[in-house]
Amino acid sequence: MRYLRDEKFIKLVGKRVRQVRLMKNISQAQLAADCDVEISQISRIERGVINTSLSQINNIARNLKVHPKDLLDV
Amino acid sequence: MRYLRDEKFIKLVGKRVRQVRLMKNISQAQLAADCDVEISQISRIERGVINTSLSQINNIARNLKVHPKDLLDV
DNA sequence: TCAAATATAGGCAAATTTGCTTACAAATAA
DNA sequence: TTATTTGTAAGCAAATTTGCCTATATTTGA
Repeated sequence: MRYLRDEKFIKLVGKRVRQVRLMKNISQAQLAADCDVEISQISRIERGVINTSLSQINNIARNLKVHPKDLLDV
Repeated sequence: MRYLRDEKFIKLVGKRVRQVRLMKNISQAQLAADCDVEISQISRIERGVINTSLSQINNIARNLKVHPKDLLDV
């Protein structure tokens, strides 16, 4: 199968998530708790090792108190 | 497992994708061809039945000639 | 009306994400 | 230095997405 994975893009989004999180002075652990997801998942997303979903982006955005589109502003 | 799926959000994004596609006067078949994905996949995304990935959103955005964040402008 | 174009639906296998866990590395603070 | 916090890494099972396919419904145009 030819699964679509845009390495460049998912890495950019990961960096953007991290950037916003740090701007808000929140640890990965805190964000993970707020989002009710595993910290390892936050880590994977920020490092761009996974091609995460719309729902995860929305979940993270909500808990970072930004609009989901702001996390795609890369 | 407690897989995160935000029905409301993915349906909104689906509607937004459709809206942009129709604004550009493109059929699902055309968009699918441009994106090199299955038409059934475009259909599933627009109807909000799947919680698609960042890469898919970027792929679709690129081929609709909009910024990926515009597809999350819901 | 009829044909053609467009969109929806669903099944199956393969690939991936996610939750859960444990372990370790790296940075920070005392 | 030592302890604490923070972040990275990896493996496994379950759930989901995706590609591929076929079939059907719905809309549009002649």
